[in-house]
Formats: sequence, C-alpha cells, structure tokens
Amino acid sequence: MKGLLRIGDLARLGGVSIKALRFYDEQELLRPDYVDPQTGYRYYAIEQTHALAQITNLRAVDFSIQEIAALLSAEPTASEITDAIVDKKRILRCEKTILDNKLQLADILSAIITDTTPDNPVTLKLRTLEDQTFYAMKKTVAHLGAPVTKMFETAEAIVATRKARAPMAPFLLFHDPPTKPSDLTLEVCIPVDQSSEGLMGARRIHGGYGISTVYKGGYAHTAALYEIMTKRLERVGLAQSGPLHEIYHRFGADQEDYALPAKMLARRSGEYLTEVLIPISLPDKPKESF
Amino acid sequence: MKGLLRIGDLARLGGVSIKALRFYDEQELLRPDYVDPQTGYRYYAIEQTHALAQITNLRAVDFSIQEIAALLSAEPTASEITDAIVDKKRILRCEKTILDNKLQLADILSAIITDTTPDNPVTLKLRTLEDQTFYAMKKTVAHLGAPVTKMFETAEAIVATRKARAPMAPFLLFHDPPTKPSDLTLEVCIPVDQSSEGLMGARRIHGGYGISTVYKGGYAHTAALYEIMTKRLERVGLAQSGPLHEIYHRFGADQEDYALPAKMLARRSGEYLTEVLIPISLPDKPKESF
DNA sequence: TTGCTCCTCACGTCACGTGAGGTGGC
DNA sequence: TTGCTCCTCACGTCACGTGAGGTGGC
Repeated sequence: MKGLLRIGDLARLGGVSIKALRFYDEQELLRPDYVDPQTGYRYYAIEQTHALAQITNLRAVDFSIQEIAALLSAEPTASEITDAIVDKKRILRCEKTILDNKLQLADILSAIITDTTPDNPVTLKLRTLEDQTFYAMKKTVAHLGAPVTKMFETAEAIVATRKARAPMAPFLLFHDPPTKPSDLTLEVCIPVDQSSEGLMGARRIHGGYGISTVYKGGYAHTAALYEIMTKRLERVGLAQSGPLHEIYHRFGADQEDYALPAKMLARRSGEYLTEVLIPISLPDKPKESF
Repeated sequence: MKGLLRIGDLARLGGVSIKALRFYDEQELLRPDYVDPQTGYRYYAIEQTHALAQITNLRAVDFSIQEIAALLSAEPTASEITDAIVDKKRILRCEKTILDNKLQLADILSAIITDTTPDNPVTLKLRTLEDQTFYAMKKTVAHLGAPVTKMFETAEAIVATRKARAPMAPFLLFHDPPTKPSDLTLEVCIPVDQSSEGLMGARRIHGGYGISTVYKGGYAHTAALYEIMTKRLERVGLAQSGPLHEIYHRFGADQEDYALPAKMLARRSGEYLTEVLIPISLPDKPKESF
C-alpha cells in the first residue's frame, strides 16, 4: 500500500491512540481509505490527517463522538460549526459554575466539620434545594401548636379539593425565629403538582442550598436545633439566606381525606420525622439546566 | 420492623435515590441496620440519616465512592477529613483551569474555522504540546538545506553514541522566520529519553498549545505554509508564543547508524511527512497533573 | 383485595484502555 | 528469521439509571 498510512502512522501524526482510531472507525466517524480484506489492516490517506484534525479539534472543546458525527456528517458550513461551538461554550461555562459551587460547598463543609465538637455532634447535611411549587398560607399566630395545625388542615383541605397534591412532605417557613415567644409569622406550605401553578395561592421557590438535619420525635426539638445551627453558621461565617424550613416527613394528621400517602403519617408523636433546614446563599447561583 | 426506615423512607429523607442506597449497600459503604432474611427488604435506623449525610456531603464536593469508603472506614478525625477536602479543592481548581483552557480553545477554533476560505482551505489542528526532553544544537546558518542536514547528522550521531534516542520525530526550531533569506538562527532538536536529562546539550520544553498542519513532499512548502498560518493568526488576533517548529515525521537520512526506527525514513522526498507548528499562548497555563 | 413498595438480575452509559491470543510485513 | 505492527475479541471504567419479571406489606 504505497502512499497510504498505517494506523500507527496516522495515530502518531494526529496525536491520538491507535485504539481511538479503531473506535472512530467502528463509530463510522473516520473510516480508513482502504482495509486489506485478507489481514484487516487499516490504511489511511494522508488527507485523512485533516479529517482527523477536525475530530480532535472538536474533541478538544468537549464535543462528544456522537455530536461530532452528527455535526460533520451534514457537511456543515463554517457558521454551523461556530454556532455549535457557541452552544458548547455555554455548557462549558455551566460546568465551571458547577465547579465553583463545589468549591464553595467544600469550604462550607470544612467549616461545619471543624466546628463539630463532642458536645455538639449534630451532623449537618448540605442540601441542594430543587425548584418547587407549593400552595402557601401565611399568617401571624400567637404561638405554635393548635393554630398551626389548623392552618395545615385548612391548606391541605383546599389542595385536596383541587386534586393538586404532590406526594412530597409539607413544610413550614418561619419568618421569625422559632424562639420568638409570640406573634410568630409563619407560612404553611403544601407541595402541589407543577401543573397547578395557576392555583390561587400557589407559589414557586427557586433552588438553592441549605444545611439541614433530621430528628425523630415531637416538635419540642426544633427551637433548640435552630439555635445550635444558627450559632454554628455564625461561627463559620455563613449567612442565613431565607426563612427556617421545618419539613414534616412523618407527622400526625387526623383527617383521612387529605389524599396523603399513608407512609407520611404516624400515630404517635414519637414516630414523627422532622427536618430542620436553614437556607444559605452561595455567591454564584447554580445553573439548573444546560 | 417498628422504628426502622424502609429504603424508600431513607431515600426521601436523604435526598438520594433508592438505587443509590442499594449501591452503597453493595459497596459496603452504608449497610442497612437489618435485612429481612425472608424478603431481602432493607431496614435502616434513623441515625443512619447522619451516616448518609456524611456520604452525600462528600459526594457533593466530588469525592468518589471509593474515596469516601477509604476515608470514613478509618474513623477519621475532623482534621483528616478537612485535609482530604483541601486536596479535593486543588483537584476542583485544576478542573476549572481545564475548562478555562477549553473555553479559550473554543474561541481559537471558532476564529480559525471562520477564517477558512475556499482559496485558503488548510485545516489547522489545535495541538497540545507535551513536556519533552531533547538534545538541542543551535546555530546560525547562511541558508537552509545542506548546513541543516549536517547539523541533524551531527546531532543524531551524538545522541546515538549515548544510546539516548527517544523514538519520536526530530524537529527544527526557527528562531527567525523561515522566509528570511540568510543568516537564519536554527535549533536542531533530537528527542531523548527522559533519563538522559543530564546529557550535555539536553534541554526540556514545557507543554503548551500550538496550531499545526501536516504536509507530504519536499520542504519547499514550509515557508508558504508559515506565511498562510501567521497571516491567519494575525487576522484572528492570536499571538505566536515561540519559534516555528518543523517536525519531521518521515524524512530522508543516509546513515544507518542513527538508531532510528525504519518507519521514520523515506527514500524519496515525495514521501516525506512534515508538520509545521506555531506555538500559541493561552492566558492560563494548563495544569499537567493532579 | 388492590396498589404500592421492594426484591434481584441484566444491561446501558462514554470513549476508549488494558490485556489475551494470534497473525502479517519488512 | 526476529521483532515490530496490526488484528479481533472480551472485559473494565463510574455511579448509578432503566427496565423486566416477580414478590411482600398494609
């Protein structure tokens, strides 16, 4: 095969591995100019260094093999390729933001861990909060307990009549510290289907980060945990960026017509499962989608 | 199983999938508190939410399952964990730099592609240059041709006597534009083993980026290609950051005692394979190792 | 009882890398 | 002829996701 390159020659010229070339062949991305039917040896023309360069150029900026195949098989114009590169740059910037967020979370995690002492062993969890749609009812009440239960019953009943309940835990937003003795402004939140965004009173929370911890038993613990957590945030230099969330993963409810999954309910308060969550802000917000 | 969580409960509380929990079980990272021998059902204690939080916290900052298993199985102190996080941050920063480089390369690639016209169809290849050790001989010669051949012969012979030849293509650095009519300062470079760094005249190039193209045939093309490439760099706003490289992938050589692989050699100049490479600089340098 | 939860396989992901075991080419 | 190159399987990577097909639990 005079004038043709063997696979190893092209690999060296193109700065790729032989295995990569065999893979590109298999993927029909770069077929050899000639394959010896006897031996299976692949032979490439010198001009194929340019085809290979196109592939490696795009690989160098994170195009996948599939993307390259789709792009190049259509005999693209220069602007079609540069448009694709613009799209790819957007993705690369998203990935940078994700890394930035991880670096921030790493600092937060370090701080939290360093601050964990034997007399303060609560394991705090970094939480990523998803976007969420819920039905909200906000009120200022004299105290916790019965008035809040009433609010939840009313809210759940309203959502139930709309058949809009999403099977997620309901939660309570504290617009005042839970240690405040009276006139607490609270917001009862019932997750609803995304399709119910038009529902009166429906609200949407956008994603973010928080730290949280879960406990079992009656609600007496929340105030104490909140104090521990806010003190740690202070020591660690983190700012609370929103209202305290109390999330009811398992709780008591008398009425059966709420359309709640049975596993969310407990008969005795000793079986309750409650998450205490404090939102925190990172300087850069995560991009949620590519 | 009173008081224990089923896998779905823990998944919801921890914000992970059931599949993830089964995987952590299989990896012996988080075993259920109890497994029903009849049904295989996994049951978890509520305290395991904290163990799960440790895992998800580390996962959130890019620790692998193996790393987490190794770290947590040793009952680490707080500072052992934070040390590991510091290491991980270094890696995350490296990955950010890599993304930055890709973004830069994307701009360069766009510019190169946009600048490709029918009367200027040379496919330029983005090249990543590896660190390389070579034997270098620098001289100012009156013209190309015989004096350069002589330099290569001398250099190859010296390297051959040391048995230090690395099986890579030799190359020539142009410290003047190849279009200069006389008194060209050139540097002949013969790749040697890394172990030969102490060799007299051995030099090391550090990695970087370049653009290059390969051609077949006699050396008459280099000057013209250099002109085309530098003009394109100018139009595109890129700065040449080092001497032109002429890399001899397949070339003529009379003597047999150079210890060169036969496949590097050609009998007729029509069979020569030569790469013309211009180094370019990116604002940020790549980190070569983690 | 029905529907929901859980179970265990088995396979897919992405772009090759790493052998194993065997043959072709100069 | 020897050593180098090349060939084709087959398997591994990483942390699960996606079914298939079947059973347990309230």
